[in-house]
Amino acid sequence: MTPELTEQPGRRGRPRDPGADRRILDAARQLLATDGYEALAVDRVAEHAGVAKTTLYRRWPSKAHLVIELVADLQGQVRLEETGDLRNDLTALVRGITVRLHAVGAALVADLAAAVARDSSVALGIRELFKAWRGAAITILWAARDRGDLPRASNAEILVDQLVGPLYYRLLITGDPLTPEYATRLVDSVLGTHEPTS
Amino acid sequence: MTPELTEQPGRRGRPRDPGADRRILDAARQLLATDGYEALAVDRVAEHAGVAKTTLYRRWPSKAHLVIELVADLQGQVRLEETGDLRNDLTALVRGITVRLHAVGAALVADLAAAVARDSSVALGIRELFKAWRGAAITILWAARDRGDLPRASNAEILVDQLVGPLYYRLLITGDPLTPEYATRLVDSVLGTHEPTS
Amino acid sequence: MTPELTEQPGRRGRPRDPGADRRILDAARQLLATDGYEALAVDRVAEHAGVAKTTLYRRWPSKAHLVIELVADLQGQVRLEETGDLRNDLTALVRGITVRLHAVGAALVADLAAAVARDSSVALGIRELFKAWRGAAITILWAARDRGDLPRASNAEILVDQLVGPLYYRLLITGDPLTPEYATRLVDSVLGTHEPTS
Amino acid sequence: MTPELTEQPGRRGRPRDPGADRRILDAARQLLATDGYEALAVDRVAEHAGVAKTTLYRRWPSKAHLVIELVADLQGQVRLEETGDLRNDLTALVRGITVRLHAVGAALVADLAAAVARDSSVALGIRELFKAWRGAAITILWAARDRGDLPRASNAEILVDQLVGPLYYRLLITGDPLTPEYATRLVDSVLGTHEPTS
DNA sequence: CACTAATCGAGACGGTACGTCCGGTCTTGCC
DNA sequence: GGCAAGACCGGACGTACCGTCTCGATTAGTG
Repeated sequence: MTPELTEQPGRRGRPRDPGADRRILDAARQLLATDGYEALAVDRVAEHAGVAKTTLYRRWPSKAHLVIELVADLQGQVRLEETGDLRNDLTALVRGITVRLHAVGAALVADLAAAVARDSSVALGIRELFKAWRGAAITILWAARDRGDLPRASNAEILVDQLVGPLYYRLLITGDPLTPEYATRLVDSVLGTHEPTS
Repeated sequence: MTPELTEQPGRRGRPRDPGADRRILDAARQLLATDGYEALAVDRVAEHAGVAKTTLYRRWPSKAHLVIELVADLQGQVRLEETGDLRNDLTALVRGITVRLHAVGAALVADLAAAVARDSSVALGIRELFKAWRGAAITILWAARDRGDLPRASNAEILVDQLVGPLYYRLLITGDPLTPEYATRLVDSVLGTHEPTS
Repeated sequence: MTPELTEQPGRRGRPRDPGADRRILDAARQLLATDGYEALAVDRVAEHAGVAKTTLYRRWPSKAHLVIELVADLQGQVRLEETGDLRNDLTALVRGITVRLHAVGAALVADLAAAVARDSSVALGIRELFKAWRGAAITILWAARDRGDLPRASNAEILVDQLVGPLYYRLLITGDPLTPEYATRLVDSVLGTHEPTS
Repeated sequence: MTPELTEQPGRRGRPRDPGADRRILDAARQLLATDGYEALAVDRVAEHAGVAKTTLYRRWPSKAHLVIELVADLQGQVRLEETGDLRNDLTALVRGITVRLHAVGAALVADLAAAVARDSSVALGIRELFKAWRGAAITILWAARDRGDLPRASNAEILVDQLVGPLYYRLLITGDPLTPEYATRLVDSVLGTHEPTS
């Protein structure tokens, strides 16, 4: 996840300042929190980080790339505790996403999506992150299907889209609030509200 | 939906050039089609439309407002023929949205979402458009529920989100293609693949 | 000599701020005096002039163009009083150039020459200025030749080069000082020290 | 004239790569010839020479110093064959300078002059070179004066300036071409076109 | 043979200016 | 009043170049 190269042992030349990455990200994070994406000026990030602009651009080829990684960091690892109870696991997952999306905010997500759409090279980082999440969710669903908690025919990919997609839809398009209850209702709708027999 | 004022009859001074609105929108549309979203600079639109920038800004208070209307035009009216067959009607609806979203393109949608998130006044126009669609879909679902084609307990709002949300999710986030097949599978997933009723 | 267009009467659009030209040149002049050419930052000039950088670049396409005009202004018009006495007239002329060159300074002249050599479009302004001077000098010499104060065969162009060239040579290359005495000796050498025949 | 230290015998540590000097100068010369003065960035020179930038800077303290030496090399030694015929000797000398100046080019000369004006330490090298030439020319003139080919009162310094100065003036300021004919006419003007009595 | 000292390649770094781009406002004179 | 033309402000962007620095790897002479 480090910007560019994974710092092989047999590196030549002056090594990169290991603190610079962190200082830049910190500065960007802070400015992002206060000013938002639009107002996030690269010059200011560099200055704030005590770093030359060139140093920043050596690591991230554009403002968008930087922010992408920043958000990826913010989102953190996929922490996915499977309890074996499908409904609980899914609800936990979707609620987690809900909380994080809400924290990041509509403007930032939208701006990032725009950056991604404009420059496909930006997409790489962010897509990787999303894929990790999707993968986790799909794993949950497959396990459930194998246990018989889900119909044989169900398509895990689609189900995940229908769990996660609405969150982005609300956040970016309709503007409706993202609440934990909404997350619950999404899961309910996918699994069926009626108690799973019991 | 006309830009600003509805051209009251008792107006003083030179009347607005009635063709300007159209020419501007046409120019924007064309630039979008030929040169992509990047080319959609206000100066270029005005020049292309043979119109002064002031004329444009007199009608739309910002680039975002213009683009919103542009998209609204592109999307066109909600044409919703109910055949009474729930699956067919929903599939037609979702496919329609799929096609239109694909046509508009990810970059534009994302930038619009960003504009909406930043300026609530922009939101009004676009939300109105989306609400019309949602309303149509919800009407279909309610009718189906009344007919008994859908369980009593089902929540139409959520269902719609789960039909439409994934489209935006794919378009903006994952970058997966928006195909008619995908639309079909979404509907199938919501209604259950297995024959309904029977 | 005004930057671009000579402000025709039937101009459309907002007229250029007439004060801006002057304010920019003033700011540039002052910064040039204190910091030298190298340190003359366009941003600072604009800021100092209370003008957006775009306003500056609308008038002069590059820093070099601006400074060229600035120097041209500094040099001012060719004031050439002919007394009819060749030696006096030439001495006055060469001394005038000496003083001005000394005032402008080697660094600036050299930087300007470099700018001219790099971008031929820069050359236009400065060459015009120099041509005016050369023309004046040549006129003096022709008149003298017609009066018989100068041999029939003498080549005015070459003579001028030999009067002015050494000034630049000293200033830029050898670094020897430019004194009024030197100017006098140049003229003497060209006309012959020994009394002008009589 | 070798860059820095004269490679004392009792040196410790790894000796300098003897080829590096030459390779660097070659690379610079070539870049200058092929891509023009603009291409003469230190990074490019080093890369082109297959040399680290540090290696270059260990030899020359700045780009200007390097270029100075480059030019000195280009100019080569002052080869001054005195035939005893003043007009011939001077013409040969001035033509030689003309050719070399033309080869070096206005941009380079101007930038060098600028560097000299800014940093007096740069001046040392270049001035030395020029002094050698001046000295040679002055020697010619003195000899001629002693032979009686030149008036007793004539000032050799001034005469040299009037022979060489115009070349720089044309090259840097007026932009007029430097031709052999021009060189001849300069000498003619200084010595008098009409045969020197006799 | 170890030790020390200098050079070399590679490349990161600070600093700083440049010229460009775009959104949105303002100012003319003409209709 | 609308309109065309176009100047203006403000501000960010990404690029370029210079000269310095920090590594690890060589390559001598020295003890």
